[in-house]
Amino acid sequence: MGGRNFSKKRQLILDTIKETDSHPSARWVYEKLKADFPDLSLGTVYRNIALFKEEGLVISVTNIDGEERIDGNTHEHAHFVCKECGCVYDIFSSNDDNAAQCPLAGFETDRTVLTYYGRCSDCINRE
Amino acid sequence: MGGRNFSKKRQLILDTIKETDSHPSARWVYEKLKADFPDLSLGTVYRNIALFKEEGLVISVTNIDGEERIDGNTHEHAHFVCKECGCVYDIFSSNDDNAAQCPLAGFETDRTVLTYYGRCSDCINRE
DNA sequence: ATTGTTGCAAAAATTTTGCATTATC
DNA sequence: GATAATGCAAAATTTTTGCAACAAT
Repeated sequence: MGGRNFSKKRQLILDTIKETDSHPSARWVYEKLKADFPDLSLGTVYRNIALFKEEGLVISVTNIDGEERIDGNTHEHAHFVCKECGCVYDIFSSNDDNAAQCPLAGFETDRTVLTYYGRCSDCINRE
Repeated sequence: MGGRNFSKKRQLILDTIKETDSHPSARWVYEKLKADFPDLSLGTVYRNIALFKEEGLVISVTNIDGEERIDGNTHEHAHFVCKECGCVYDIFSSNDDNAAQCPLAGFETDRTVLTYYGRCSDCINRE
């Protein structure tokens, strides 16, 4: 019956996503692995990321310049997206008020996404 | 010098966005106007939405199935996105705690985005 | 008249998919 | 050996852009 094979490529893709805090795009993961595994296909990266999202191993964080960016850290936490350099920062706050439920009556909240947009300190200090 | 002509088409596009609470995609705006203005071009809708975003007349809310969804209501408020039907709901909370600043030191926050993902009451009651 | 805006269609760019091949169990 | 995963390339989407025609001031 419908089992699932956890291939080496799949494991590599997941590891790469889990090990970085860069909130990568599919292409970023592909480029990174392509260096060591030249026979990797971009389609495979997309297919696996879709799978990981379904299984909750990975979450979608934001979309920057048309590219979806994902996060291997699925603990609920906020993000800061720099409009200038496109970097995405994690924000782990002590009080997890971002885990709040949607206040609309009769709605089921699966996930709460709190994202700040602005300029990061690196970009501010660069000028 | 670089003035700007506020054409009829531009006004129509902006009005359409401001008048709906459906958090439309560019294509939605295009389809809606196309009925009455058959010589409207999708490129024009995209160009004007890009302009409106720059000028702060419109904000980007989320990305659903690869399509950017925008909001003509630029007052800071939260949203609920239904994973099942793709509807986007506005949430105007009494305490505007979502207008909080990013807690990272030395970062400039322009905008705070709070979005809940889950199933809306319509989809829950439908089954 | 000058400058900005649009329509159209082509081009970019991201993401998905079909199918033969390969890997995993 | 049966089933699942991959590579490759083509296809489907969304979004952007070049340019001649058009509209606004």
